[in-house]
Amino acid sequence: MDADAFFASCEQAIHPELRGKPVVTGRERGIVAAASYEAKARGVKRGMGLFDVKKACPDVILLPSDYETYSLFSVRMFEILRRFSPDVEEYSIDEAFVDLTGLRRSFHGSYAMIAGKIQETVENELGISVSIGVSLSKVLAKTGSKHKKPHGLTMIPGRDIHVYLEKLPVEEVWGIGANTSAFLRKFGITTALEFARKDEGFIKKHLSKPYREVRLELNGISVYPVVPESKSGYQSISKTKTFTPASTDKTFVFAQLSKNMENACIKARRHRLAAARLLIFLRKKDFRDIGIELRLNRPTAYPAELFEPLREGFNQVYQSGIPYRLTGVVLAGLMPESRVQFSLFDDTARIEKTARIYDTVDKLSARFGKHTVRHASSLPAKLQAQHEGQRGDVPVRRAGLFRGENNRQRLGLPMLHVKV
DNA sequence: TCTGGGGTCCTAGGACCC
DNA sequence: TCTGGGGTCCTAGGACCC
Repeated sequence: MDADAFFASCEQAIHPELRGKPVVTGRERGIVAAASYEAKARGVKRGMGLFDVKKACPDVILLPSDYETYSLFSVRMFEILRRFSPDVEEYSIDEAFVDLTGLRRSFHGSYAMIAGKIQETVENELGISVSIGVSLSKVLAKTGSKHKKPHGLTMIPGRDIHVYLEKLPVEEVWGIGANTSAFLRKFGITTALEFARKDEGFIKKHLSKPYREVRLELNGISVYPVVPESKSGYQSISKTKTFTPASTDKTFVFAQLSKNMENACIKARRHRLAAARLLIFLRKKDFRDIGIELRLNRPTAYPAELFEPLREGFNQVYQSGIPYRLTGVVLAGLMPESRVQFSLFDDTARIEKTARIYDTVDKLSARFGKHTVRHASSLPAKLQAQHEGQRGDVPVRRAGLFRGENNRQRLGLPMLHVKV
């Protein structure tokens, strides 16, 4: 099941006055995250710049994406699915796989009927429309769900598989992207059916495991199970930020990187995770990335412990005179914070102190808003120059001053810069 | 789609071990 | 000192997805 224009549909469900109108979300990023079908009808596409959107559709309603609300819709959508089957895989915020095998008996009807009922229930209870594909494997079900949108319900029984794959360009198959389809085209494979019918030997010789699996799935042989466990934890947490124009200013670029690292750490701490590896990368103007991976002595999610490696790694990667347009940080090798082992040589007293500081920082942020407290090295380059030039002018206030006050804007207070 | 941000998994090849 | 044969772990980089 795949929700139709999910973010835009949620907005229309909450704000009835938006129904029937061209609605676009993504205002905060300057590009279209989701477009309602009314907007799509006028040529608005995902990823489009807002300037072009207004040109194509002057009466468009532009909204910032409100992820918290969409997540609530998402949760309720999955809850509805679980009424039909316990085997529900939450694939993304607006998509799920449901294993219906064996349920015809209890629902007294065909799979098509069950799917129709699911669709009806979601649409009635949540006010958003969804499209559903039903078939023998996840890849085929996914193909079906995209076949007709919005409000589509596509059954692909085994005997009809070829009908759907015949006209389907190979690059539209789930798991086959631009690179692989370009390669396949060289061998005369342009449709999903041609790929599915190609002999196993060819795939084995030229491609990797995922493509052998996709081929089987296209032939109606299920190899990807529906995984009902809710996704727990992360393999990695990353933060990246593009800045335009690209910059050659080392202090500025490092400040960006530092900010990314801080933000990634906030997210890691929120999930009680610690990282054993830190990846740093810079993107040049030509979109090529260069980076470095660092192993940490001990898994951590405390910026204070990461600045040194961050600085070191940055210095190894950074080349002066080259304009960079993005910095990125990845926290990898994540493990539950509770499982972190100290080594014999760790200064445990100091680590506990650090932990207490960040505990406080996180509490302050929870109470007074994100980034109430942040590291001085993450300040924008301009502020930082000021900071270095006139140290005394940088407003540092003790946390106590904030007690009982939750509007630092009104107080005219700048951010509290705590240097750790 | 001249390109935003956040993820996952797979593979080749090097280092190292018995 | 050189050699055969078998295996594991790790990382860089690619490809793909929403």
